[in-house]
Parts: sequence; C-alpha cells; structure tokens
Amino acid sequence: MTPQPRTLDHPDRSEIRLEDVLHALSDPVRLQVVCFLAAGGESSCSAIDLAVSKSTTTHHFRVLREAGVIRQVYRGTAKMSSLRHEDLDALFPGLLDTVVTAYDAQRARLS
Amino acid sequence: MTPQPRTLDHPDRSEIRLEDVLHALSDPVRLQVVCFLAAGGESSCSAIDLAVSKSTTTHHFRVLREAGVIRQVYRGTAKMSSLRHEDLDALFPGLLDTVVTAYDAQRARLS
DNA sequence: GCCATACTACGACAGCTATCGTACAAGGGT
DNA sequence: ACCCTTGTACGATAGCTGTCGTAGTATGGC
Repeated sequence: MTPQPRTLDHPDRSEIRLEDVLHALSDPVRLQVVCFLAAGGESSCSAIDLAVSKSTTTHHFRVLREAGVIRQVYRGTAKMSSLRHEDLDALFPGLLDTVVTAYDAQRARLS
Repeated sequence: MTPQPRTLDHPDRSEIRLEDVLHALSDPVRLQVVCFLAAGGESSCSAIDLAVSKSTTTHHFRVLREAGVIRQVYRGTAKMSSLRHEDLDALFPGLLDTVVTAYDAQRARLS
C-alpha cells in the first residue's frame, strides 16, 4: 500500500551531468532507443524492437532516465518514454542532434 | 629485440565507432584531457595536471587513443598527444566541438 | 473476480573499468 | 657511463555493467 507507487525519479535539469549523458549514450542499444525516440516522439518501452530481453530493456531505459536523457511516465499499463530534448539542448546545445545524426550516419555507412 | 618498439596502434578512420568515442568521452578525467588538447593543441601526457596517478593517466590516454579520439606519437622521451579533429569531424560532424563546449560550460556552471 | 498485458525487482554472473603501486625501459643531457 | 625525465607493463582490487531468467506487481478489459 504505497501512496503513489508509480512515480519515477528523474534528475532535475541542474543535476544532469555531461559525463553521465555521454555514458548513457555510449551503448548501441541505448543509442538505438534514443534515435528511435528522436524520430518518433513519445513511445512505450515495447514499441522498439531491441535484440535483448525485457529485463535488459528495462535496465537500459533506467540508465537513460537516470542520466537525464529521457523522461518516463506511466500511462495505464504502459510506460511512455520521451527525450528530454529541451533540457539537454539548454545544457549542451546541439549535442543530442549531433549524436543522433552521427549514429544514423554510422548505421547507414556500415549497412 | 622488437624492431619498432615505439609504435602505437591507432584505429583507422573507418574503424572508429561512435559508441566507443562516446564511451571514451564519458569520464571526467578524459574529458579534461580532451578539452585541454582542444584548447592547446599537441601536448605531452605530463603537460596536463590530472588528479590521478601516472599509471592511471597512461590508462586514460590509451582509452582515448584506442577509441580514435587522439593520436599519439613518440618524440624523444615524451609522447605527444593531439586530437584527431579531422577524422572525428568527417565521421561525426560537430560532435567534438559540441562536447568540448558543453564540458567547458558545465565546469563554468558548477564552479 | 479473473486474466492478459506491460513492465519491475531480484539475484546471478561474466566481463570490463578506474584506480593504484612497484618495477622497468627508452631517450637525452652531462 | 650515469642519471634524470618520461612514460610503460604488470598485477591487484573494488566496483560497475550488460545480460539473463524467474517471479512478481500494476492496470485495464471482460
């Protein structure tokens, strides 16, 4: 009987650290998630087809959230995720777009 | 009796991966190194005052080199390091400048 | 009330990482 | 030849990371 059991901790904008964001972005699975969200806006965790188990997916989303890269809210049984584009751009102008563009380009280059 | 004992392995431009670069940049010590090199050009390993031991410094420079972020050459007893700005810009346009600017801004913000 | 869907929690585990100290090697100057 | 400076190699260690499976919780529909 927890009063608000479905609330998720997000770092405040002022608590977001570049090194944590870069670390969160340094994994191929998480880069794929970020690129997906950049292209498609808000999505549920299961909307992205990742090559890892559900537990691992949960783990990667948590890493992204705790680094301040994404925001997650519960909507029914689903958990919707979206990029914190505005916060990231205010702190690190251009970083997110640069990384997304670079990863898309790398995938195109390697395919 | 190694013929060329003082040669260092660098990844070819085509072998550089975004996730490895981001991982290399996700450590405060290495970010400090990269910002220093971005501001000052080529430097020896010992020209930067880092808060870690010499062994650890060697480790961090190797991580940066193996990810393709810096190039290192021996010059006498010194080992000079410089950013692979051209390679990185060709692969991931704007990334390096964005990260350097962001880290400098973060340090200013937190000081 | 019951079940399906969507996600989480926990424990496990192999592998990597940052850190250090000590001992060593290469090059340059005297 | 000797030493100083500069950086490397190696081993150790504590902690983090990515991965999984299994078991569990919350929500919504029937």
